[in-house]
Order: sequence, then C-alpha cells, then structure tokens
Amino acid sequence: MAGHHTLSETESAVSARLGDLDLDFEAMAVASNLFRAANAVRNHLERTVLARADLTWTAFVVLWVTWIWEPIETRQIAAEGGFSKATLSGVLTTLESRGLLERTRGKSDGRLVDVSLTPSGRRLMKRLFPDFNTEERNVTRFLSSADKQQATGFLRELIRAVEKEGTISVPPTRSA
Amino acid sequence: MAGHHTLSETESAVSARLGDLDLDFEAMAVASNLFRAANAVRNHLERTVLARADLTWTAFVVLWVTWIWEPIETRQIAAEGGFSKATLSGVLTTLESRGLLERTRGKSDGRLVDVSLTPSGRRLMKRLFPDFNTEERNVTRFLSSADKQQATGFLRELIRAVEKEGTISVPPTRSA
DNA sequence: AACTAATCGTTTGGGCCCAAATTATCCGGG
DNA sequence: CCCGGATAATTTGGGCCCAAACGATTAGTT
Repeated sequence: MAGHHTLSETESAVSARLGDLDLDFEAMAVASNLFRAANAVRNHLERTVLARADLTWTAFVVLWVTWIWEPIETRQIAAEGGFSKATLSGVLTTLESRGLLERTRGKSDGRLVDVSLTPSGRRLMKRLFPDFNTEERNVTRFLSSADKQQATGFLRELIRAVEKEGTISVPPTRSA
Repeated sequence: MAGHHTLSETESAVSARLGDLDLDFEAMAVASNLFRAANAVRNHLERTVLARADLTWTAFVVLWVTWIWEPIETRQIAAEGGFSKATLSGVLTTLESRGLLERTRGKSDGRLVDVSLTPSGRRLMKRLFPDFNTEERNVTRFLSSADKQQATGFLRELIRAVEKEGTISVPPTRSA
C-alpha cells in the first residue's frame, strides 16, 4: 500500500474520462477509502499479530466469534463473520485438524452443526486477543475517543444501508 | 451478513472471557465495524453491478486503476489497489485473455511492464463506472455530505496510522 | 407411511490471495 | 567484457473465497 493520489487528482482524472455527468465524488471517496483502510489494517494485522500465531485473517475471525459465543451454529459464524458457508466449511476443517475447535452434530436437529473451541483453542485466544487489541488501538491512535465513536457510527450506517437494501435501482444495463 | 450483536453485548462477552484488563473497546468497535462494512459493501457491489459485467472485485479495481492512470506500471497498480504483485499477475492474465487490457514491456527498462486498456476495456469502464458510482451513492445514502467528508477523513487517518508504522510494539509473545 | 418442499452443511470448480522461489533485466565495478 | 548485486515480474504451492450442485435431515401434506 503506497501509491496515493490526492482526492482532487483522482476527481479530475475521472472527469476527464466521463465528463463528470452526474457523479457523487463524496460517495466515491468514502467507498475507496473504506476499502483501502480495511485492506491496509487487515494486511497489517495479518503480518504482525496473526503471523505470530500462524493464523489467517478468516481463521482468526472464526476463532474469535466462536470464542465469544460458543457453542455456536455454523450458519451463525458465517453470518457474524461476513463470509459464505462454503468458505466456513473449509476453514473449520483446517482449524479442526489443528485441534483448535470441534464440530458436533446438533442433537435436536440433525442438520445443524455446533462449534466449540477446544481447551487449546481457548488458551490461544486468551493469549492472542490482548495483542490483537493492542494493534487495534495502534491503528486507531490518530482518532480521539469521540472520533472513534463517530467513525463507528458512520460505519454502521454503511452496513445498515446495504442490509436494508433500499436500492436506488440501477437500470440493468446489459453485460459485456 | 446478518447476525449482529450490540456493542455492549459483545463488550460484556469479551469481559467475561478476559476480565477487561486493559482493552480498548472503542478501537475494537472501529476495527470490527470497519471490516463488517467493507465486506458488506464489497459483497453487495459484487453481486449487483459487477455480476452484470462478470467481474470480480479485484478485476474491477485493476481495470479502474488502469483506466484512470494508463499507461501504468504493474507495481503501481498493485500499490494503488492494495494487493500483492503475485495476485496482480494472475488477474492481469485473466483480463488480458478477455481482451480488456494489454501488457507491453517497458521500452527504456526491460524489466518493467506497462498496462493499458484495450478499446473494449475502455468501453466497458465507461459504461460500468456510472452504475458503480450509483451504488456507491446508494450505500452512503444515510450519510450527509458533511458526514461523508468526515468519514473519509477518519478512514484516511486509519490508513496513515498503518503506513506510518509507529507501532506501539506488541511484546513478541511466542507462537502456538 | 409416502411424497414433497424447505433447510441444513458440505463438496466442486474456478478465481483470488500471499510469501517465497524463480527468471529476466539492469547497472556498477573490475 | 564479465561478474555480481539489486530490482522487475512471474511462477509455485497452499489457503481462502464464492455460487451452484449435492446429499442428508426435517416438516408439512395427504
């Protein structure tokens, strides 16, 4: 992550291509910085805290969610973590083979699968999470307490907008 | 993306596991909502605008960056897009095979590769980007203009914190 | 009981993702 | 000119990622 252009540089480059007919540059700035920030923070955490425990990002999220809410059903892990059940299946297999968690078929409903950490998994999280939080503090160190609360609020509004799905409805232009 | 717990629910669950020794819950809230939001928005855009053009997220980012700054060197695309050159190599091959862009060896320096869109690639972006921006506006519709500017500012502070790398230095606890 | 539809988790196939190893090119001595 | 170190992009190998297909279980209907 390095090559940054200023906002107005990008704006004028876009305008040169499209004649800024009806674009919302503020929305564009929010979106592009959202992905840049998430990517940068994620890569940073993967290369520092998580690398020390030999965990990928998604594996950590799965362990984290399970740690907090165990026992928890797989579909809830996927919903909480924001990835598909297909992805989760593979990651669960990986983590189970390392002895960090266990799958057990649901007793009342044979279709469901409950996930719990093993003692080893719980030890890992108890050791890892404080370090993780220290890095979270580190990457937010330029934001005041009020800023952090406000930033959290903005992010939650984005999430709400996607989930409420009140789409402005893009006319279905036909594909390539 | 569905299962949300409130902030305080999560806080007390974490405290129950760790005894909230020295945790920064505000930093935790920023980080977790950052990933949730980025993930939600990305998945949404992939399933709406990008699916209509049969493009993955990363493929779109590559096309976008190239569209704006062409001709551009591969290492700059990777830096701008926030992924590794290894990832880029594969995506470039995919997009080149679809006739959307071209690689040309640098004339002055034979190690470098310049990337440009083909006319077909430029037509695609010119058609696609307005739709993309409409969705960007859609997902930010609960934020006022001032909010969007402020949110952009906060996100850029996160990026700066990662890049400046003034790490608080987590004591290197040993691995699993 | 038997059929049907709904709802789980998993598997499959193709693409993205990164670190590390590899190949190719450049540049500066000697 | 040739050698070696530095710097490009690419390839390799293993893991994540999703939609769609699949197999298993449950629930509703008759």
